Amino acid sequence: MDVQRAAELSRRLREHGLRATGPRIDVLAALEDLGGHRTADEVRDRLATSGRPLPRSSVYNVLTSLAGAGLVLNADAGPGPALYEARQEWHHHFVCRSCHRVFDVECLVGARPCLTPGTDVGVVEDAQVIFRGICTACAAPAR
Amino acid sequence: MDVQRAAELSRRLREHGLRATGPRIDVLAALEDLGGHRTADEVRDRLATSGRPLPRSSVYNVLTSLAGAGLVLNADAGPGPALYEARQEWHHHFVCRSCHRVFDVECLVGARPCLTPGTDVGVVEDAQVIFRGICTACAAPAR
DNA sequence: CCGTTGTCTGGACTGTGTCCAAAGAGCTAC
DNA sequence: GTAGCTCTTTGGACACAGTCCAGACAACGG
Repeated sequence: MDVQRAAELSRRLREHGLRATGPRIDVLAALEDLGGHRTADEVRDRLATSGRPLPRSSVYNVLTSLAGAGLVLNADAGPGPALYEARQEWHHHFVCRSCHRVFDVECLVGARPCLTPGTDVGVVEDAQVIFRGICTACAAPAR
Repeated sequence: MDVQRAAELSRRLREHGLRATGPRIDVLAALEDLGGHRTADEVRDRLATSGRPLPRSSVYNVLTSLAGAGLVLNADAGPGPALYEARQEWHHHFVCRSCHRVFDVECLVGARPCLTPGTDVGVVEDAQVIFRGICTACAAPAR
């Protein structure tokens, strides 16, 4: 990773109130490079492959703090391992029942919370939507 | 459990295309009696306490087949153990960030899918909404 | 450059959920 | 009623995600 990018990532970490540590910079860079929705272990493998290995618990630690600070999103996609993504804009997910892949779906409102419940339950901070069905790729061969 | 209730539950199982077996009747009854959102192990404990113990893998098996048949809902509530509920009407959930309790939120539309994505991703069968925030009980002492 | 404080590390551990093959039970047809 | 096919259950072993902890370490402010 070049110096410039490391500095840029450091800046973003500090802007979100986090110390700019090596592991955090590496994890954030790895998640951006991978793109899409990734498990902690996919991030770990990526780091190992690219010559900056981290212990598993460090990857978990770092992802948790990044998610807490809002630098990374924890994608709600139902059961299974937690998925993280580097994307910043609020959006939703479509999960294919057949191949289990996760696709991004734009949020129609764009601001949180984008929906409000009919029932009065308390202070709603956000509303995450999970769409389920069959993705285009899986539906095609079925005809 | 009285004979009448067992017969009623058997009928519902068969209506949904499932064989009416002992474990299925017991699990369904337990989940209805408990009410709310329950983990597999809570159901298991309930069964053990009420004198009809089932092995853990049977509880998992049964809950999976009941959910597949639509007799039971697998409540999407984010990370953590899967939560099942006996409720039939389509609805959403509010999860408190503080106490992690799960509350039901009525679906404003009532029919599935109650929302459709802006992006074309495939065939959408349903849209599950998870509201997050602070519940009334947790918000009160915070002032 | 020092001290404070937050972070990282690595290993052990917990708990949820899956898999398998043998035994058992429900359902249909007779 | 019962024979037989098929689906279901069982129990144990296993896989995996995620947590916890205490000591070592590193970032940042002064």
